[in-house]
Amino acid sequence: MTARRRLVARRHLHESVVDLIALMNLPQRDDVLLAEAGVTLDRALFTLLVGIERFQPIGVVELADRAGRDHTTVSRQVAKLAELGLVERRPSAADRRVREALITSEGRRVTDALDAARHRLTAPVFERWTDRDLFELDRLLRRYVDDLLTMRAPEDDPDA
Amino acid sequence: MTARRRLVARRHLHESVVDLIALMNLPQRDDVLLAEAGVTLDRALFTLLVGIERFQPIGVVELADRAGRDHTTVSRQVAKLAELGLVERRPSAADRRVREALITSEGRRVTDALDAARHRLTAPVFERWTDRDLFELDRLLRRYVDDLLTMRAPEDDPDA
DNA sequence: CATAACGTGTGCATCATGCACACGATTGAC
DNA sequence: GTCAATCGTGTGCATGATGCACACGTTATG
Repeated sequence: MTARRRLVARRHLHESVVDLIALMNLPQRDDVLLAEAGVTLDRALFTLLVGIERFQPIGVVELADRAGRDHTTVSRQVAKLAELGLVERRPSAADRRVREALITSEGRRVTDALDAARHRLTAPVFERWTDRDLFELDRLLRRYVDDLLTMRAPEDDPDA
Repeated sequence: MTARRRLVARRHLHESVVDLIALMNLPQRDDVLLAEAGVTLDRALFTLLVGIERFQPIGVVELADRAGRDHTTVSRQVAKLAELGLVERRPSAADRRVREALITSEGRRVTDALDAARHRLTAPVFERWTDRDLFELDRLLRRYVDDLLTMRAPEDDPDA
């Protein structure tokens, strides 16, 4: 009966997700990555920096929603990133309430260094993966995440 | 050239992972889950509760390593779980330094309720998935996580 | 217009976090 | 067998992050 197998697969899948979350949330993992990239940056800040790089230009409130933190907390952290010269603030042309955050060229250098470091660190993992398995994991995980996002906000999700 | 496609897939895969982490770390997601399960519990605590349920019996230091937090922090949080009657502490028979943490029947009821709630909430996502895609995602994500864990600690990983 | 809703940021109080440290138990070196 | 080093555990303490209440200017709504 495949319904039973599907239940087992879903439980098993969730276990893997929990393991993945735990693994990625380990502080020492970020430390290794930052060291490999030659970057000195607080962990909370570098998560935000990546978020800004991905969704720029972006306001504080939207960034806070994506990060799941209070907007006042994010406001202060973005201010720190601006002080460090990694992020630039500027008023939005469309909505003058908004002070958009954007990556500076210095900030871009940091995120590029992080990407390159991660690529080097994870290269050994994929050496033994076939093309097919890699492409399939890419496709299926993307679909999984998109489905979860869609379920969360079927109509008002800007990523949809 | 497939080497190029592999690079693209790896970048793309990492994006999906980042999205997944962000999604799972949203505080409101835990709130929804806790509400659906009818459970009142702090988020930090319920993460630990799941960890204890999975690896019990487990000491504070090992649990702290898995959670990536300081052992003193975990010690206090486990004490709270014990106060709530969700976790039991007992001296280890093998090593009298260790005070093992175990799930109580009450704690088990909570984790079961959380599992059931998550199952209900995510059921719509999988309705449109074929058996093959579901099983493949299960298999490949498990392998991905295992490979990352092995890379991290090739010889001394207890999960290996 | 007038009123509500929104984006942003500051003051403030609280709580989690991690370090220094201590204590009992275990291991290992000799 | 003895003693020092290591380990698991937990407490005191100080720092820092976090979120709430609030305020100000801007935009949307009627």
